[in-house]
Amino acid sequence: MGIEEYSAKILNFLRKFRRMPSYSEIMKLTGFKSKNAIYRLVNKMIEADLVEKDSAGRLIPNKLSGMVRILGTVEAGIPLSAEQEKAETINIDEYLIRNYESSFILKVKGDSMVEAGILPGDMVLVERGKLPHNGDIVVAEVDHEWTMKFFKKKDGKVLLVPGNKKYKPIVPRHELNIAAVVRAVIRKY
Amino acid sequence: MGIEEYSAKILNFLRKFRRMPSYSEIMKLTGFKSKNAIYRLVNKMIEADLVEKDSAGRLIPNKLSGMVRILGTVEAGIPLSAEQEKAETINIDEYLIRNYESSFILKVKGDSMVEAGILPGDMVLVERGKLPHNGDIVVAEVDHEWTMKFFKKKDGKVLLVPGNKKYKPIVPRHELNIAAVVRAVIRKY
DNA sequence: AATAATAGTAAACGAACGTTCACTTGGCAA
DNA sequence: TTGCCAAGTGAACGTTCGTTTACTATTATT
Repeated sequence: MGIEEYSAKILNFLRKFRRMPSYSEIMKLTGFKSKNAIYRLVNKMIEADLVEKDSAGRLIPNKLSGMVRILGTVEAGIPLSAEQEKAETINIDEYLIRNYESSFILKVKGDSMVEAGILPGDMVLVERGKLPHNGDIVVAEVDHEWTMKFFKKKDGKVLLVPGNKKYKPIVPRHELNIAAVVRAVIRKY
Repeated sequence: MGIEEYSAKILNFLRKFRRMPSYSEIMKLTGFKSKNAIYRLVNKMIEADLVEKDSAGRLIPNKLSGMVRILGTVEAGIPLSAEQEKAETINIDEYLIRNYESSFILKVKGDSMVEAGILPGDMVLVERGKLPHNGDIVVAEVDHEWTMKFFKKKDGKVLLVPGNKKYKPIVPRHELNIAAVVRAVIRKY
């Protein structure tokens, strides 16, 4: 087994148990029978930049684990690998989510928001318990039906405007339950 | 200081150092002067579901740290909180990214892909070193200029088609450098 | 075949871990 | 004021940690 496979097992452990394994646990993961073997294996992994050790000497995941590099804009293009290393990094979850307790993901089925760049099949990240501002995209229950629309206020009246000229704005008749505000759109190809 | 503030400090430590702090380190974070105080504090946090301990008795982040719940579709609506607890969860990074080493984020400036649901200001997650398939969205350098377009092959010739009728398809004259394939679109409101 | 270098096992080390016990302090109720 | 409970300190405990040392087995080189 190669060093990459071992580090993959370690990172699998991290994902599964939400912490890095101890040397004894890496023994079980890899099949080695001595801690010394792990000690040297880990040193090789550090040299290969597969994992890291912090100032206290504890094993931690690589800086790139869970972080993606930001390279600028499309128009500026993609620089050479040398400059990529210095690039700023972000964690997508942290970038998108303020409060995990109140955040949820919904899948989009209809085409009522295509003109706002939300296509059928997209995932929307919504947040509950927030008051919608004018122009926000909201997930709402209107007269026993769920939709995603622009939230508009005009003359004190609430209007739900679709992002598609095919459909007409909705004026809630009986009930209006703004369940969540759309915070982000995620589309995977 | 309340228990939530303490747990916030602990999760800040986790984000910063990529591991959970030891009890001694929590002492420094919180200002307590004895490990016993931490021991009881941690037990309270576990009762309050702010952190967890695994089977080996080690402190690990809560299950929801880094995970978002999936609630179904927009049309099906948002269920009551009781059902939310049982919801499936995903980690957005893991969902979107296959290989961190070859993945990058670019910001979109132009409007050449609006009809494909990619608006100016959106972030695109791109992957380097992959061969584009017909219909993929790619970031390419054509005749010394960078653009994002649909990658189309017709009769053995490569065509770069914009997702906006305002613009015309590009037939590369001298150079064509497909730098990356767009894997995902991320839009934050 | 002899040698050196590499990679593994096994055992022992001090240090740090989380836990427990005994004691002290501070605030509230009787 | 007295007594009680909750909350914090401090020290000691056994366990596990990562590291080191010593030795053995395997592989490659001369």
